Amino acid sequence: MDIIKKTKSVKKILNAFNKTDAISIIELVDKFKKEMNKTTVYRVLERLEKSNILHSFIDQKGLKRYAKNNKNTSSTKSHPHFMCEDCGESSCVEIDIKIPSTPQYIIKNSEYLLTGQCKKCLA
Amino acid sequence: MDIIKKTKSVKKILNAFNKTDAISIIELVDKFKKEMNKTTVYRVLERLEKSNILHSFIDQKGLKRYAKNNKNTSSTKSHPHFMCEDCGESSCVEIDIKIPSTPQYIIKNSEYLLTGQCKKCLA
DNA sequence: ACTTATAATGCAACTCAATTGCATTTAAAG
DNA sequence: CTTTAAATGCAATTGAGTTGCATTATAAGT
Repeated sequence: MDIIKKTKSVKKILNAFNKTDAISIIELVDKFKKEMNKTTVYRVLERLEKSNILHSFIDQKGLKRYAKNNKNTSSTKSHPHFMCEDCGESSCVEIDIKIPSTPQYIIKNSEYLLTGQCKKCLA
Repeated sequence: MDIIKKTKSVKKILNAFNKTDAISIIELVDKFKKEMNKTTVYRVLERLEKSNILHSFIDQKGLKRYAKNNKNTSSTKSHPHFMCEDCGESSCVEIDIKIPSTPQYIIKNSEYLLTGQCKKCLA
């Protein structure tokens, strides 16, 4: 599924994920506003998700965020996402969450969103 | 904290929650488009949340949803929200979720979003 | 029941994230 | 190189949610 051309935009965006864990699209759009069009940011992220390099989720403010897939753990496996209320930084929490089984539903997907304070902001 | 006037709008909106569990704002705006302004829907819901009658969360599509608070279980307690991919209906799952504790963060709030198929859509 | 203060509503305009269409450019295969 | 399909830029658009302000309705006080 690696249907991606390694363009400058792709490289720059991928590089941003080396520093930070889960980044919202608007942060990326702002970060690269002098280097590429916002539509490009949206479309590069879409392709990186399709290629299983990134995964996405909607945060508590309704903004779409992307994060790198962990090669070890299967990317489809559900893990929580944390966001610090103070500094706004977001990250994947590497804990496997067992999806609760109920007779009422068949659960195919789950998102677990946590908010609070991160270590940095508590110090 | 019951700072609410029982207007027609409030009664109608509250009534909608007797049939369905978790409803998105746009559903309500659409449902009542002939009876009240969309701004009213937004503001009534805000007030009902402040009065601890409803609670809200952002669903997987980034849309804000409201649901009634359960009088028995404390409303602040975290519980998952389920949405059926087929019929779009959404509901509160009355299971207590224990928030995972990590040394990295202090978690103050959590949202657990589940998607899949509901009983109706499987039959 | 009537008056009054304040909460609630309607309406129009606006913000902001995200999407779309189309012309142009660029990467990479041959 | 040349080719062509993928990627990009730009402008316009969509859609959820918000805001300001004038008007209306609720509920408390008389």
